[in-house]
Amino acid sequence: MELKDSSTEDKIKNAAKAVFHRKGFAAARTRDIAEEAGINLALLNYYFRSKERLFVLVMIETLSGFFGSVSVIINNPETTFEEKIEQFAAGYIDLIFREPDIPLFIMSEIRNNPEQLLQKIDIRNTVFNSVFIRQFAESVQQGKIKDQSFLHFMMNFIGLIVFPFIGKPLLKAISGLTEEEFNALIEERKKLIPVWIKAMMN
Amino acid sequence: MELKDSSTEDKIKNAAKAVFHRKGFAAARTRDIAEEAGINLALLNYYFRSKERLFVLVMIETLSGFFGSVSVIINNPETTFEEKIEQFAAGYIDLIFREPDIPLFIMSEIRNNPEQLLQKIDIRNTVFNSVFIRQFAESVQQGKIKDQSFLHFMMNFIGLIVFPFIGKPLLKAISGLTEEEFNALIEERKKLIPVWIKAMMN
DNA sequence: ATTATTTTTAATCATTTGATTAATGTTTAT
DNA sequence: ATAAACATTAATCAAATGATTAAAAATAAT
Repeated sequence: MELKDSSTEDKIKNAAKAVFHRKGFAAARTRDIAEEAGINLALLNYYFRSKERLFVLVMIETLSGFFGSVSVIINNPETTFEEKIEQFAAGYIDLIFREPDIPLFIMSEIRNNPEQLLQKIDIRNTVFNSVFIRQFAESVQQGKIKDQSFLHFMMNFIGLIVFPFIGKPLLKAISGLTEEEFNALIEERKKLIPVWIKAMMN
Repeated sequence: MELKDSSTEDKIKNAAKAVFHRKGFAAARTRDIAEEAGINLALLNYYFRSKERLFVLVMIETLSGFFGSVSVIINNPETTFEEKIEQFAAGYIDLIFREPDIPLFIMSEIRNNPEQLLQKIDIRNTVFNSVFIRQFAESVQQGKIKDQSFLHFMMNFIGLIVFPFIGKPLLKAISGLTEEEFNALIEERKKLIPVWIKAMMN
């Protein structure tokens, strides 16, 4: 998963990340986490008080790690709108390849507890104060792309990136592809999605 | 949710559907279901033996209801490829509007138990023996759309339809829209998705 | 070296939760 | 009307699970 299994505390946190991501809060048992971490169950409560507090911690790190890496890309003042689209697609697909359980994990857990989890991260401002959204507006104004809802655009863009990971088990069953073949297909999308998105916008 | 709360058995099954769809298998307690159904807890086991058997039953009905309605649209011999795209998008968005928890429910539970659940429904044949895929191939051959992977096409199409529902809590938080405003946005997509999809294919 | 502090462990607790049981009530068949 | 079958309920069970405790081990401070 990540790294740094030096301290017991880190061992537990990393194990918790893995187990929570894979099974979700409700299905994850503290004994699963302890076993994955290779530590005594009591240490989980010793270091983190409760399953719930450990979960919140994991969730905060997961969310900020996941959305934090967006921030860098969409606020780069050096790149054009088109370049950001390309970097965003490729960067995000790589990121999710490394931790493929995260999208479904985030969506599932937010469903179960929208308010509490969402206030932990100001994703709204990240998006709406970004260079990216300003460049989108400029491109519309300059007639480079046709006038359209930024939200539709974002839904489409993120949906194209994320959906194959969320629907992977189902899509593999439909297609009959192996893990490697399916991953290769997703890999292709790093280049294809920007092309499709541009086609949709004109 | 559905209807027919005549018999106790149906009351329990419908309550189970609602609770499982909303919370998933692991987080759903049999007592939640009993309460939602307004019946004594023991009746759940009396009629359905166990939580797990009740869940499998709910899952089978959910999957066949969800994918069954696809079958009708994509195998209609009367409609063209383009018409199927329009009907599929509009029909599916309407369907999910009625039961918005289903996509995330299906994806989550399949992740937890891919083999066992997927063999219960031969989605693969539904798609690959459909009139729809034949018409796709024809359109490619006739040069109406450019040569491309059917699987990418399906991922894109389904992703555009389904993702706004899966990501709804997050997307609402990002956009700051109310429930009604967000639903109105999705409603627009019934017309927009076919346009986008066609743009992507050329 | 000795003491104090921190970490780890095995055992145990209390609650939750899926499931069963035995008694009671209700419907159906004769 | 009576018996048989079915449905419902309250009480209870057993296993799972999050959490705690008290003792032991390891580490740090003096």
